[in-house]
Amino acid sequence: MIYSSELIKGTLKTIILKLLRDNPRMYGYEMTQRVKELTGDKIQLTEGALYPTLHAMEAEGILQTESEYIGKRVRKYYSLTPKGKTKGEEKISELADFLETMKFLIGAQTSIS
Amino acid sequence: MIYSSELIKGTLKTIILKLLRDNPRMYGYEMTQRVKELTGDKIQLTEGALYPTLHAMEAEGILQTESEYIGKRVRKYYSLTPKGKTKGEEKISELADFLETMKFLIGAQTSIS
DNA sequence: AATTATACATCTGTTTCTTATGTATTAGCA
DNA sequence: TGCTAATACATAAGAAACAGATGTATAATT
Repeated sequence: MIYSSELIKGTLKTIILKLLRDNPRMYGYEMTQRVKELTGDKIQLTEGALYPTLHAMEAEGILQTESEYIGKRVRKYYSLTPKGKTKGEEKISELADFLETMKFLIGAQTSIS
Repeated sequence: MIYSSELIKGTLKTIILKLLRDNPRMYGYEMTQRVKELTGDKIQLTEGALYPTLHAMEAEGILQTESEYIGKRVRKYYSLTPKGKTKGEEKISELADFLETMKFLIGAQTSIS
């Protein structure tokens, strides 16, 4: 099963922050592979969504970059700024809370007794 | 805490389907109140999002309506069509699965061992 | 030699929602 | 009684976020 795209919307930034909380630095392509691997192909980060988001987060001062050459090919590593670490904790716990609320909502009997 | 809006995006249809799976019929305003109540004000369905979505789902053949007059005021009740019941089961279990995957992703150690 | 994987990037369009606005009835309160 | 809040519907303009396509280029595999 691959989730319908609208479901994944809104979680991308938090996923990036989570990855970079656990890893000192990662590059874009690596993120797509890690998420794919961790979710058994259920979540695939598309490049058209990922790269603009990474750029935006860098512009916000949440992420910082360092480019390295691997042979002749550039690889752009991202890591959290201090601001990004704070933001990361916030967004991750917000998502955890949201997941619980949604789980309750889906599991609960929503009819009036 | 009220969740940042982007997090709730994509879950609206499934929430509607869940409510109407548990209740034979509901009207729009009632849905906003029930969700608000069930989530302790954490999720507020806005009318600008809700009504167009209800109309779209009716046009898709997922929902059917019956209007009633309460005094002089019209109240529009929504209920699931047979197609809607099938769709509802699908979307609800997809969301449940997604929540588990995200919970795992947030909880897991995403770094390489 | 050709294909696949790696690795970056941008752009157009679509979907989905937010915010604002509008209309009207009913209930509660001062 | 007059005012405000709640009930209940609706639409419309714009923003946000993403999908899908396309582009470039190097490296690895078959």
